[in-house]
Amino acid sequence: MVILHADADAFFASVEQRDNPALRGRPMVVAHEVVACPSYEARALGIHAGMPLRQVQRRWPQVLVTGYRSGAYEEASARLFEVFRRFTPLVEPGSVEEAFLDVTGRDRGDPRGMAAALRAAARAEVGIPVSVGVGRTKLMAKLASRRAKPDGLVVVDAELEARVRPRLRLDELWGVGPTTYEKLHAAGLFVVADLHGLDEDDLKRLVTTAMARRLVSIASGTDDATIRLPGPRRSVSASRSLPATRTRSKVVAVLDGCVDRAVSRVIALDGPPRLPRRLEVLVRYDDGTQVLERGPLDAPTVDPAALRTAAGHLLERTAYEWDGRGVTMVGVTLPLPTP
DNA sequence: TCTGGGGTCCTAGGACCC
DNA sequence: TCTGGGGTCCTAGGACCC
Repeated sequence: MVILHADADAFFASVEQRDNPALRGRPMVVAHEVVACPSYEARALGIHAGMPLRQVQRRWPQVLVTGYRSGAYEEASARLFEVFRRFTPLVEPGSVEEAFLDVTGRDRGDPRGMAAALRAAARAEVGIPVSVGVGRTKLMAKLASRRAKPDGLVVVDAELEARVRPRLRLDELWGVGPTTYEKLHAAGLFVVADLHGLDEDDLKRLVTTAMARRLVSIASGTDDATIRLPGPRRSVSASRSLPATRTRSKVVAVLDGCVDRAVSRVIALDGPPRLPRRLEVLVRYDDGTQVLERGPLDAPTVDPAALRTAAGHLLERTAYEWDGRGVTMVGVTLPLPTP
C-alpha cells in the first residue's frame, strides 16, 4: 500500500498571503476575537491558534491581522480536492485542508516522485503550500506529513517504519488524546514498544473497545490503510467568539447570526433538502466552562425564524449560568438526518 | 495564554417492537 | 402471573481531529 497524507500549511493564512502580496513573508494572523490561524512567520514568534487577539497585538504590534473570508477558503479547498482527485479517486478528506490518498499501483514505483508532483500541482493551481507524507498506513503517512511541515515532503519506507514505529510515543498517535494517554501513562505505557505482549482484552481494561483494537493493530503494524470515501454531511454548525459579555441581547444577536449562517449552509448542500429535526446550542463562559443544550424542534425545518426561536429557548435553559460570568462564545449545531 | 470554528466517531442506556 | 431474547432507533455525553 502507498498512502499519501496531503496537508495544506497554515491554510487560512496561506490563502490570505496568496491573495494579498503585502502579507507575504510577514507574521500575520487570521483572527476574530482570538487567533484562528497564524502564518508560519507568526508561529515563529510563539503565536498559536486560540490566543486572544488583544494579547497578540499588545506583545507583537508588528503582526498583521486579517478577518475571515470563509468563501475564499471554501473555494481554495474545492480546488485543492480537485487536484487530489486527479491523482486518485481514493481520497479521504480529514478536513477542508487535508486528505489521505491511496495511490497504490498509480505511483509507478516512485512514491516520492508522485508526492512531489502533487505538491507542485497544488502550488501551481491553488497557489498554496501543501506538505505531503508518504507511508504504508494512514498513521505512518500522517506522522510523515507532520514531520514534513512546513512546505515539505517526507517518505517513510519500510526500513524507516521498522525503526520508528516501536519508538513512537503513545501521545503522538493520531486518535490518542489527553484522556486516553493519561490512562495509558498511568498503566506505565509510554511508547508503542510498551504495547508488545498486550492483547485486546488487556487493553480493554484501560481504554474503550475500539481504542484497544486500534492500539493492538498499531503495535503489530496492521493498522488502517483503508480510504473511507466521504458520506453525506452529518451536521452543520456555526459559532462565534465575542468579547466577554453579560448583556443578554448581545448574546441573542450573535446567536441569531450563527443560526442564519448555519441555515444558509444547510440550504447550499448538494442533493435533496435535508431538514434538521433537532437543534443544539453551545455557550462558553469566561471561566472556560461550556454548556450544551439540545432538544427536538416542533417540526423539521430550515426556516431561520423558527430556528432562531428554538435556539433562544435552548439559550434560556442555560439561564442558571447567568451569574456574573461573561459569555465568550456561542454556537449552534444542526444535526442532519441521514438521507 | 490553553484555544478558534469547524467537524467525526464511539458508547451507554432507554424506548419500542416482535 | 410472570418472564424471554433479540433487534433497531434515538439521544446524551465524550473523546478526538484540524
